[in-house]
Amino acid sequence: MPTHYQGPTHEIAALDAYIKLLRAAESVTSRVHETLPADLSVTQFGVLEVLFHLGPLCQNQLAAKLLKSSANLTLVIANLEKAGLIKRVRQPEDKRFITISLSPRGHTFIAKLFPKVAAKIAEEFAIFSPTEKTEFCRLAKKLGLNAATT
Amino acid sequence: MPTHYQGPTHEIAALDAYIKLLRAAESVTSRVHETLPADLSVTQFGVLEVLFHLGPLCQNQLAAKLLKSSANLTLVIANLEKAGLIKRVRQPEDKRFITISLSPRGHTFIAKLFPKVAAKIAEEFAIFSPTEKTEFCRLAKKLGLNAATT
DNA sequence: CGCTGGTGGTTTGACATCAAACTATCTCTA
DNA sequence: TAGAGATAGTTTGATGTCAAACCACCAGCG
Repeated sequence: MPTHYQGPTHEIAALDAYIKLLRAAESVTSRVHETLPADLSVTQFGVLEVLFHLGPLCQNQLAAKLLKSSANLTLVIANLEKAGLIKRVRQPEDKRFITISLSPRGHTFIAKLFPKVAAKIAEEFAIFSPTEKTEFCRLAKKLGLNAATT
Repeated sequence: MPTHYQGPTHEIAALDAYIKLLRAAESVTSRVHETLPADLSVTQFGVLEVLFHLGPLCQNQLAAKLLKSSANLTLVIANLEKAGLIKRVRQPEDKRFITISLSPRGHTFIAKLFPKVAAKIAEEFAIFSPTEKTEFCRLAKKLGLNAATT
């Protein structure tokens, strides 16, 4: 959407930057998505990835890591459980908690898949020189943090 | 998701950059969303904004502008029509086309709302110096274009 | 012991989203 | 002019997404 807005130039610049930000995120994600098996959504991949690298977690913690609502995770996790990739274990010490962990099948699945996805992401960012990559990280982080501080 | 991946350093750098990209997009969007009326979704806003700045369009063109599927637009547009913000007119010359335009109410609505949203976005990007803003645009554009060229 | 408030998870209802199948319409060509 | 192929939009079925209402459980206090 090239902005056709007639307003303060600093606003136009910001709108332009925002659109480019969204486009970048969306285009990289859609291309990464192509490397996933057809029946695995990006969110499902995210869940498996977090469990793979951080180990078993309860649903709340997962939701925090993935920036998703807890309600949402209930569904995503249910689907992953149906697919036999994860296990849910109610904690006896505090029965409110449910610990989510990878099933053996889920573990080998994500262990094989993750390197492919990582390579794809690296490929996407290969258009950046090392300096550009660093600078991009710095700027994106600044934008992201802006939220956390308010 | 701070990556806990043990792999090639260039992959780790790329994963890191990707996560920061997603976080940035998501955090800015969620904050922009707060400035919208509670019953207006970001996508609905997008439709109104495009119609406001580009004039009446058919559904296909809208979908292309918004990078959404045509099927999706059918629903979003139906909801906006229910809310009385837009009109749908089947074109007599070619009855396959439906032209979407703002209703008078929709026009005054988005005319009032848009400046607020633009100001909010400008506020989000105000943490960047002009130089940083330019550089960020350049880098984000590079990432986004990467997709178009393949 | 029993209530009360806090916390983890689920359910519900509404919207978004896409792929794929389908309908309606148009256009081109034999 | 009739049929084939292309195009615009809708429908269907699945997943994701959230807020809000809800249930289950825990901890603390009278």
